[in-house]
Amino acid sequence: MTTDGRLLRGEQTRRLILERALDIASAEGLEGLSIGRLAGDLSLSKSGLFAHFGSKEELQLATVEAAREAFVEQVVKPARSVEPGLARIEALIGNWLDYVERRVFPGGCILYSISAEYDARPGRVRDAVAASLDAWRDYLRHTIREAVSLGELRSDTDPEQLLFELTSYVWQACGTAVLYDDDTFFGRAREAVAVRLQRALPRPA
Amino acid sequence: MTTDGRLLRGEQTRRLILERALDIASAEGLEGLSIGRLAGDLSLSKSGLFAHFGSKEELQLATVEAAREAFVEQVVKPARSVEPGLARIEALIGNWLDYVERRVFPGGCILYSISAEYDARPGRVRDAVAASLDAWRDYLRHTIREAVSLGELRSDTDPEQLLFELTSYVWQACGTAVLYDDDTFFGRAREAVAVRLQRALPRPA
DNA sequence: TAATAGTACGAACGGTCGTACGATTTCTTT
DNA sequence: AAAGAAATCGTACGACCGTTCGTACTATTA
Repeated sequence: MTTDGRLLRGEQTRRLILERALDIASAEGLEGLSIGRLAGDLSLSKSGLFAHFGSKEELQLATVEAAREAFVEQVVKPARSVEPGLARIEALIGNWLDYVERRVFPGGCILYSISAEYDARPGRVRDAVAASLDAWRDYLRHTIREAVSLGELRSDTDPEQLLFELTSYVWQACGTAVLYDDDTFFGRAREAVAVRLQRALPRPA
Repeated sequence: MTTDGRLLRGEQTRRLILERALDIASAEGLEGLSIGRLAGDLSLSKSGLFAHFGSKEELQLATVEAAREAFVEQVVKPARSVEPGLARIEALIGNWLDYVERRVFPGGCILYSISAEYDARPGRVRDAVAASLDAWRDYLRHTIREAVSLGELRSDTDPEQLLFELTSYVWQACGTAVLYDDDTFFGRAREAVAVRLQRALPRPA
């Protein structure tokens, strides 16, 4: 930041870089994200771009962080205005599905792509991905617990199990919708989520 | 094949190569599978190994095919002896989860890893992955239809939706179990599968 | 205006990638 | 045992990888 509050030029460039990095990473993975290619896409010099991060790994970590921020922006924040409990669960899952279907990033859900890429490769990148997903799962789990406390979900609900099943539907939609280029899977996921939540209601219809 | 029925030497080598390729691809992806590295692991010359496939893409396609064969061997074949219908559905899904949990390949389910890697990259590899998964989904869908025909599942069952939900649980287990190195997710998946099938029974308990 | 810090550049490094080709070894068949 | 086919090797290639370094330009600060 400058003294009068504007962004430094470098910070603007950095944002541009990460914006493009997210597009590439969502489709080609963090490994396909090469510095030369990224620089070429943005008409920057390789070395100039490199200087912003200092290493490939730092660029990857910055990309993961940017992906987390985008996810919060698109999925979590819009649900803040929804009252806690069941309604918020529905909003969060709904936003998540919308965000993937809207193709904010060409490869769908970045965290899905990256987590599958790094799940079996120990290191700082994998740790960062796992931490991001963990935070998201924590928040969902907490929201489920709230709904139980509020009496909006059955008191014998297993939050961890419900969390697993709800995220399953979205995860599967992420994978198949992109692979088959077929958006009907989002409908399948929405249906499954609705039925599953219906079944967790205190007074079954 | 030789005249006396033995395998040609080259064919044996090819199998050895693909065996190792599956290990690497499951953990590092098809892109991380480099010819030099693969040759080094097997104490072969790069050019000698290369000659078996003629191009990197052909090696990748052969690896996808090998993954498909391994999947059929581990998951589909053992369920052939189970009578068609509900029991076979349970066997297929159960075998699938077992096969991933047993860590036949270090990175879990190869088709999961590879499909996430290539879902947004058009080309022959993606097509091959999609075709393999499609065949598997077709078989599962067909088995579900059989169970409905046999009266083992409710007649108003939507096979496509049931298929989506069952595969969701396994898919999610594949992802999270490896990422967090936590096998309890397989239990979550088994529980979800059991409950979902229970709910599809003609006479709900 | 002079000094300073922030940015970006071009050129070059050692390495690895996929690929090509001819020589050579090893197996299979006659 | 000889001939032929099959398999493997060594070497080389151009392209790209991540990284380093010295330099130039451009803002901000003093």
